[in-house]
Amino acid sequence: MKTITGMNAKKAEKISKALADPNRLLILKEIKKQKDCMYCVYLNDIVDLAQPSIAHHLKILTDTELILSEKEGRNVKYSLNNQVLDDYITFLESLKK
Amino acid sequence: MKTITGMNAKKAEKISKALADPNRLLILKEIKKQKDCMYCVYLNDIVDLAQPSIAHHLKILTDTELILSEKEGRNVKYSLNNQVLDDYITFLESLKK
DNA sequence: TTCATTTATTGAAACATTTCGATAAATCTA
DNA sequence: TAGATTTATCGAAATGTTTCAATAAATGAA
Repeated sequence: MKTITGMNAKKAEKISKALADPNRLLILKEIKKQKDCMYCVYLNDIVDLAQPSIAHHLKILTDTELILSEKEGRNVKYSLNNQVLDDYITFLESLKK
Repeated sequence: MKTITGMNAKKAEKISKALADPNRLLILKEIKKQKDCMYCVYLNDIVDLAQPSIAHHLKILTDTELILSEKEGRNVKYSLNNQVLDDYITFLESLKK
């Protein structure tokens, strides 16, 4: 049986890719800083990129489900998905002897 | 003060990049499978790539110090560096609330 | 409804990574 | 020493990623 939260090499590769960019790591750091959640519009002040680039990075993070998005009127609210990060960490632990 | 084993966003980015490739994840998996260490020449049977490509991937893994290399005559022996993986995991934990 | 705000999409340029053939370098074996 | 084996490097082609301007879509406010 396969759980929906499981990890495998293919998914670990995607998550690694999602984490392999300085702007995406910055976005994750800001979500933590904002305590649990963050509004997309706030990132324009934090990330030194044009708006479509920020949207691109947010899409990569949400596609891996590292972050979850919730629409609130015109705005979008983001929060970290601890489960995916935990599964990824478990995968990394499994590489150790 | 700064320890030699410490982690920061820049290094985490590099490690994420190193982990963001199916062949490099396969190499890490094989090192574990071989119990602690693995000889480079063995990878030719495991990884479906030309020899220079395998050398390229091993260089990326050793540059991040995710694996350590030791020369033994003509051969090179590789082993996982648990410390770097642990530091990376600590960094990931720090992204959580 | 009209205008401003916020987010998403498209297409193209710039940049980075992966891959391989050719070849070099190092070391072992006969 | 000469040949075989193992690993590393170089250069180029193919592929993938990042970035932005332009623009569309969705929603809120006047």
